[in-house]
Amino acid sequence: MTHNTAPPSDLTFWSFVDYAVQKAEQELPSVNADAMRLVLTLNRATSMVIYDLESSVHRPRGLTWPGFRVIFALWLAGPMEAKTTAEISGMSRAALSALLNTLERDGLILRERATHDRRALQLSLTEDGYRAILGGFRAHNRRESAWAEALEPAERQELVRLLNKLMAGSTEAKAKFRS
Amino acid sequence: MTHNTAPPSDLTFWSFVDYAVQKAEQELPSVNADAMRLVLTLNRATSMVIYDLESSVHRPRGLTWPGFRVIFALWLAGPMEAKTTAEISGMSRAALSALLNTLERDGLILRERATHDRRALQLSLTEDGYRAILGGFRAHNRRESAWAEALEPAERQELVRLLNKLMAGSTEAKAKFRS
DNA sequence: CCCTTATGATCAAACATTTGATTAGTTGGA
DNA sequence: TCCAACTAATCAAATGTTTGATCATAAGGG
Repeated sequence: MTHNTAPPSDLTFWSFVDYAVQKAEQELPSVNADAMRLVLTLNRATSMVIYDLESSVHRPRGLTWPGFRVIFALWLAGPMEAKTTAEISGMSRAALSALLNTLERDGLILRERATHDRRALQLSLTEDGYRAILGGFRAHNRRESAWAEALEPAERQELVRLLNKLMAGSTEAKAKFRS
Repeated sequence: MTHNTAPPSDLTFWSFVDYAVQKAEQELPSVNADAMRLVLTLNRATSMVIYDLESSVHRPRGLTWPGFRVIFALWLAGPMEAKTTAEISGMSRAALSALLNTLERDGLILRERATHDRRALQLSLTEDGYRAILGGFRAHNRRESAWAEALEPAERQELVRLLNKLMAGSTEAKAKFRS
């Protein structure tokens, strides 16, 4: 059985994508290797960048990555309804609800009932939250810059263009979105 | 205070990146806007793709995304030590250890002591695990293909090249890696 | 006006991840 | 040989995510 073949002894994080694509083509000749390579690579690159940002910038300052995203959104977009925060920071309403417990307990955000709709929550940063995002974002952006320097300016622009085109295709692809 | 400015009323998942980059430049003129846009876009694109794959393919079949990654690695690379599985599937050993409890309980993988080093674990797929990955991966790859179709073949190749170049820069950038 | 339906938020249970500590086994040097 | 240093794995506590259910409020049609 091919699935019991021993792995190459030198299999590493770096060599796995090439190995996996080649092996999958052997096991399943009908596989779309380009799509497979694209998604594998996309996932790896992002997870490296985010892990680095979270572990080297945000956790040492007392924020998780999701916590940072929420504070960041509130910093830039100002006080807003929780529903909007969830949407623009890319998380479900339930996940945000749980996350807000921590951020509120740590005194970074304020959770208030909206006046025009008593079901809705109005979120805003506290002064501590504002201080946290100011310092945190500067460090965050320095780390982002270090990553971005791997690419030429034109390459950065092209990468963003391709990612946006990929996202735009999600409608066509009938992708499932968070609710 | 600028951080209390009201957000535009039409702020959505799609318009947030442009808005955020522009706003951050107002608040902090020293910001590296290109790097910021790159990381924001990378994170969003990946999270959309992964969320779609997990929620439309893997969870309905009883696997989480991390669970799929481990089974997938074991399928392609064959039986191997847990340390290698953690490395190539991009998770810490502690995270893998916890994840294996679920996969073992569900009868998808086997956890055995290695003979040459009694500290080490030897991981392998059960027949159920093999069946799960065969069916799951076909559906997974179909969904990947739908996403990939948003790009021209040359664009897919270029996107992969740019992501690899970005990852390769991590050494230069002194990024922090999982252990 | 009332009732059905829709919407915003939260809850509950299961799961995965992080960091830091601990346990078990291996290795190399005094 | 023995012990210190290292390594593989697990544990523990805190955190965040998912799906599906529940609660409260709002909105619309008869």
